Amino acid sequence: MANATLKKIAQVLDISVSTVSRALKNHPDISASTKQKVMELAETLEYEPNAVAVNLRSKNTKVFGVMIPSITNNFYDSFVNAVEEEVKKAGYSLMILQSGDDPAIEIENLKIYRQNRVSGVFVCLSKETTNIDAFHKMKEANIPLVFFDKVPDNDAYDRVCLADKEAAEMAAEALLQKKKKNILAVFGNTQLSITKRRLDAFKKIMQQNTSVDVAYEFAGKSEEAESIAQRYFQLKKMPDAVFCMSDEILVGVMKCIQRLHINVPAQTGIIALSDGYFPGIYYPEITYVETSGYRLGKLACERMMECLKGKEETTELFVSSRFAEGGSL
Amino acid sequence: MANATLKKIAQVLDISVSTVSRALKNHPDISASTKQKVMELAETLEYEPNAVAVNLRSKNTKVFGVMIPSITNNFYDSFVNAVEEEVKKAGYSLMILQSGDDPAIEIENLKIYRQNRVSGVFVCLSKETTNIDAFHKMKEANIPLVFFDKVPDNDAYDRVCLADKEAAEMAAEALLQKKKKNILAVFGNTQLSITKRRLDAFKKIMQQNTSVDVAYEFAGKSEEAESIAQRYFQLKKMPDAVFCMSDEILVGVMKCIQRLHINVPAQTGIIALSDGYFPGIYYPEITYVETSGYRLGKLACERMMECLKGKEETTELFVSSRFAEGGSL
DNA sequence: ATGAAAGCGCTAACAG
DNA sequence: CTGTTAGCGCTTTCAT
Repeated sequence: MANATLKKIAQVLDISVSTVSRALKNHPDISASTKQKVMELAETLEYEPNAVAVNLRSKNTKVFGVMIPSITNNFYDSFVNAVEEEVKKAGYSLMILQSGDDPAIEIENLKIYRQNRVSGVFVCLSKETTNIDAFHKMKEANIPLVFFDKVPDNDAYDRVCLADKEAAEMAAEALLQKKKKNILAVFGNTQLSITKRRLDAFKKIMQQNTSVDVAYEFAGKSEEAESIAQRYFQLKKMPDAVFCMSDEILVGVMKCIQRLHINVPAQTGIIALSDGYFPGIYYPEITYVETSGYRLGKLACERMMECLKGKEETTELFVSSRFAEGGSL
Repeated sequence: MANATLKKIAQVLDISVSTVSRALKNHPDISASTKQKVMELAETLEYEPNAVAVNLRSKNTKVFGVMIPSITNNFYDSFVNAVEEEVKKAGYSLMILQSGDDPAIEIENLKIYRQNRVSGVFVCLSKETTNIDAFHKMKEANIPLVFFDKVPDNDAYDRVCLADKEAAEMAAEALLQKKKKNILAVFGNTQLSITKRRLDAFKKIMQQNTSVDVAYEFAGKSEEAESIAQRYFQLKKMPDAVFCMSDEILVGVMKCIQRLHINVPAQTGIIALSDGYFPGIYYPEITYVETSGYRLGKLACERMMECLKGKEETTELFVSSRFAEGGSL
C-alpha cells in the first residue's frame, strides 16, 4: 500500500492528523500507546513523508543547486563528488545544471533554481560570463551563493578557490630547483581569472632568476597544447622542461611527447597542476602540484553550511596545495 | 521585491487569486485588460511561480533521479551529460545520487527519491547488488525506472544497454582481420553482466579460429590491468595485440606499454572498447569500438519519456556500436 | 469574465 | 494528551 498519508493513517486509527504527525516525530506530548499504534500502522502501510509537502510548509527544500560549465570534466566531477558526499550527511540533495559555458543558459538555470526554491547554489562561472547581475537576484531571493573555481571578481560574494598562486609558485620553484634553464610554460585561456593568477605567480618566481629562459604559451584545448609542444620540441634547442597549467594541457603535451618519442625525464622534464588522476596514467608518473576538486568541494560545503547558519560577511577561501612527486621532472 | 505570490498580486489588484492564476496562464476566460494588468504587475514584482507548490498540487515534480556508482567516471559523466541536456528540453531537472557501489546506500537513495516524489529514476546498479527487491517498491510507488549499463537480469524492468555483444564481436573481428595470432584479452570484474556479455561474444568469435592464441585475463582496476600486461610483455613470446574491455583497463595497459617502451602498433597492437575520450589521448590514437555513454543517455531518456506516457511493456534496448580507427592496431 | 471554495500533504499555534 | 484550525502557494471545479 504505497503512498500512504498522515490523513489515511489518522482515518484508520480514528484520531487526528496532527496527532499522527506528532507521534511519528516522537513528540513528548503523545502517549506511548498512541505512538506505538501509529508507528506500527505507518510501518505496515509503508508510510513515507511527502517531501514536497514538507518543503512547502517549511519553506526549506533541502536541495542545493550546483551549476558547472559541463559535468564531463574530471575536475568538476570530483568537486561534485565531494559535495554530494558531504551534503548528504545533512540530508541535502543536489540539483546539477550545466551551463555549457553559455551565459544565457546560466541565467535560465538560475531561474530554475529560484523556482525550485533551492536552499543554496554552488556556482562555477562560465568562461564567457562577464556580467553577474543575474546573480544578484539570488541574493534578493535569499538564496545563498557559493562560487567556486571560476569566481567573480567581487568581494560581495562568497568564493572558494584553489590556491592558484601558491600552486604555481610551488611548481615554478620545483623547476628552478631542478636547474631547468629552458622552460616551456603552457597556460590556459587567458580570459580566465585562474589563468591570470597562475601566470602571474609563475612569472614572478621566474623573473627572480634571470638565467632561466621561459617561453609562455596559451592553449584553450588539448589539441592546441599538443601543437604548441610540437613546435617547441622541433627546435634545435628543445625545452628541458614543460610546465602544464592544467590536466587538459598536460594531456595535449603528453600526446606530443609520445608522438616524438621523447624520453621523460631524461630529455625533458614535465610538471603539471592537476587534480591527480591524469598524472598517474603516464609512465613515468607526472610530478604535479595538487589542485584538488575534491577538497575544493568539501571547503565549498563548509562555507555553504555557514551561510545557512546566517553568516553575513562574505569571504574568499583557498584550498591549499600539495606537491606530489611523480618522476617526470 | 522577490518572492511575490499569486495572493500578493491579487491583493494589490483587488481581484481573486484564481483570476491571477488564470491570467498568468493566458486562460481564454480572462479579459484582455485584466490579463495585461496582471502580467505587468507580475513583471514588476518579479513574480516567479513556486515550483514546490505547483508540484504538490500537480503531483508531478518534474525531477528525475539518476543513481550511479560514482560520478567520477568518464562513462557515467557522458551519460549524465546527455540526460541533463535532453530532459531539460522537457522542463525536467536531475537529482543525482551516488551509490558508491554500496547496496545499502542504494536502498537509502531510493528512499530519498520516493520521498521527493521524483517523476522517474535512471539507475545503474552497483557492482555488489544482487538483490533487487528494493526496486520493486518504486514500481509500487508508481515511479518508473529505467536501468542502464549495469542492469538487472529481469525482464520485468526497462533496460537500456550498450550493444556489448556487437561491440566485442567487432573488436574480435578486427583482431582476426589484422592476422593477430597471440592475443592478450583483458576483461573487467567477472561479476558484472557487461563483462560476461563482452567475454562471451569475444570468445565465440575467437573460437571459430583455432590458429589464434588468446589469453584471457581479468582486472578490477587499472593497476591490475597494468601488472597483467607487465607479466605478458615480459614473456619471450610477447602478445602481438591486446584487447581492452574498458577505458580503465586501457589506461592500465598503456601505462605498462609506456613503461616498457613498447612500440605501438609495430611491436603490439591495441584495441579497446571505449567511449572515445581516452583513446584520443595517446599517440598513436587507440583504435576502439565505441560504447557511448552519451548515446546511451539519449536512449535512456527516450525510454523514460515513453514510460511517462504510460507504456506498459518493458523492453531491453541497445545502443549500437561504431568502429573507430585509431592507428594502434 | 470572475470569484469562492476545496484540497494537494504536512506542521504548528492554540485550545481544551 | 489530543483535536481544531489555519495556512504554505497553487490549480481547478463549480457557481455566479
